Amino acid sequence: MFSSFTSQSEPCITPVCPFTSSWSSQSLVGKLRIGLAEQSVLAALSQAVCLTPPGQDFPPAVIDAGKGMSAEKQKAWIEEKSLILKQTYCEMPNYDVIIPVLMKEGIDELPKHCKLTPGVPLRPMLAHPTKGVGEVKKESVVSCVLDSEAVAWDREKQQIQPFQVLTTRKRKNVDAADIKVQVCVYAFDLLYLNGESLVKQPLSRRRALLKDSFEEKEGEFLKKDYLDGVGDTVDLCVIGAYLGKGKRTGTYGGFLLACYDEDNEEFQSVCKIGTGFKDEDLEQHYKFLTEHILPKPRPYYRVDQSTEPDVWLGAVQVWEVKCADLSLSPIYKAGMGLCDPEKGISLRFPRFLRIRDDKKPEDATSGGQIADLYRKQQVVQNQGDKADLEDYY
DNA sequence: GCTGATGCGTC
DNA sequence: GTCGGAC
DNA sequence: GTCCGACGACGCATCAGC
Repeated sequence: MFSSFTSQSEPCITPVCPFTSSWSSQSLVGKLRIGLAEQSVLAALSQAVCLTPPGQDFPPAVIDAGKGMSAEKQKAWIEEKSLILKQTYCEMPNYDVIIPVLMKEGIDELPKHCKLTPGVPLRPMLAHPTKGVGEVKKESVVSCVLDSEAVAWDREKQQIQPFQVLTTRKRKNVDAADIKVQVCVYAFDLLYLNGESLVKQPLSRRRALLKDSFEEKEGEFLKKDYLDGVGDTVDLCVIGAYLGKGKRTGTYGGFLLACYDEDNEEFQSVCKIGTGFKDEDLEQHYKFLTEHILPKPRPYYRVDQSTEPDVWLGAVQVWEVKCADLSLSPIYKAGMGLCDPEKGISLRFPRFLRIRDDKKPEDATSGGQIADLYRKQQVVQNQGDKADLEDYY
């Protein structure tokens, strides 16, 4: 189906058989092996359909409908059509629906035939047709699509529970009887109402309609905002590295980090890290750390077998690392026993900031400090009031 | 029936 | 999820 | 600004091996 590839910026697809419209949409679904992902496929598809319009006899008389246009004109034209396809795909992410319409009606007609539809899951999230909104919707609402978020909810304490609690919910063969974690849904956007797509309306209007069409139950809550949560920053010691893949082959693709626990005089694993590096950083780290490879881990490294690195490294360098959150971990050893008898603590969304050459490995953040950070976030969660935290220290 | 490794999906 | 690189 | 592919923790589900 792909007649040829030119370059990344010049995608080229040609419909192979206009008689049967035999697009193998199956092969479009998965990511192709060669750096061609969803958005590029959509761009290529629209280019193909623009230049070689469907609905022609075979062989097609018009192969390059862009002939005669200036290069810029053609580019703008294809981009305009591409946008139609991409928008359509957002609302109806299903090639089995889109392709036939594309072949029969043409790209301009897509929005007319492939609309946002209640009950049709949007990608990449799995949306599920839902029962139970009936309780909060007003009578005027016959159909709707809500953008919302679920959080675990403690009914007794009237409190939001940590994200980690939410993830323990059973996913298959759920029986109403064994539901232990209650869920509270926050709706923050209304994308569709009573047969009408609202995606082109301004957010303010959608929010207003949302407020008019639904009523809140169980009060109002302040969701922890990831953005203003700013995130914690810690100083950790590199003790191991993993060989990189793909564009990281030939260097380290990730590293194992540890805190220093002064009580036990040991380095306790906290997390792996694989993002935040400039190419230059990666190069520098490889050069430097490769000098400190150990044949086996030092006896004072506490690391779970499941996170064993490809190469062990001497504890010689401290990195400043940022994270969004801390979690009780079944595999990492930081602050082991301080917050949970058999669990350590790990970092959520860790990323590299910079080398701390001013710090010695023993000056790395301690297990105790990691545990403090974990506890601090628990109280933030429950109070939602940062002023109270001043007294915490 | 249990355990650990792996897969897949969430963030 | 975060991030940097290429365009 | 968009797109892509490096990489993160950790939960349930599944399967191989005992």
